[in-house]
Amino acid sequence: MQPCLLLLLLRRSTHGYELIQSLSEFGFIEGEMDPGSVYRHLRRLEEDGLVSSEWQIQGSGPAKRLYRLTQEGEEVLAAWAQTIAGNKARMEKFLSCYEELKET
Amino acid sequence: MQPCLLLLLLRRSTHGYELIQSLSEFGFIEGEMDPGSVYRHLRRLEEDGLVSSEWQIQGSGPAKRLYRLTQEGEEVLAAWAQTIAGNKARMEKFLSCYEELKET
DNA sequence: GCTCCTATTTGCATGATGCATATATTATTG
DNA sequence: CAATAATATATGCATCATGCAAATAGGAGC
Repeated sequence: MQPCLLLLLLRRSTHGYELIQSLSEFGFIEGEMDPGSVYRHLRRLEEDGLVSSEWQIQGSGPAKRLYRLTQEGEEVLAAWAQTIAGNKARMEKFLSCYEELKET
Repeated sequence: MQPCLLLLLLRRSTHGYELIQSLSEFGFIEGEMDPGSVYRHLRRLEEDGLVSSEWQIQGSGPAKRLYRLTQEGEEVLAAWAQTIAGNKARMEKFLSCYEELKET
């Protein structure tokens, strides 16, 4: 979930509500996202210095908290990409092992 | 973790201690496994009827609890394979999206 | 006897996630 | 204009997987 938010913010800076919709559209995660979880993650990411935020008063609707990715956030996202590539490889191993056993 | 245990038990029936070692060898999961977690999962799988167990007194060393996969366990493992294939696809999507953004 | 390996179990803490709910502002619809 | 829906953020509580630590117990080798 954290890497998904960082990736979407690498794409472009935006606010939490739009991130919730983007997460569903992009299909990185199955199903619809829980708003509470997303906002909590964003606050946590800001605590850790991976994103920064500022209030955006202008525009329609309620005030939005606009998030953007920091330099540190980009580095952490790169590390996440490595981790995810590893997980993907492990899943492939799992699936090939399962298929092999199923044949016999 | 649960699907990994079911897969290893599809391969052959065995006991918890050997499963811990197999999990590290097979590389389904990074690093070494925590015994407490493995045994707790096995008890949980038995509660859910996905595996069955019996004490194996014979042989050297302390008594072993021999686990084997049930019919229901095989079905649940098949469902896990579907889920994992879906997760793998989502990770591929994530990585390709990340690489694309990194180029520009 | 002492230590190590095998084998299982339990307690406690943390971190991600899900569901529900509270809140305030704007847009829409009857 | 009043009621409702959509936008936008936040908090509380529960559950589940995981990790660290420690306890127990039998057998093997020095």
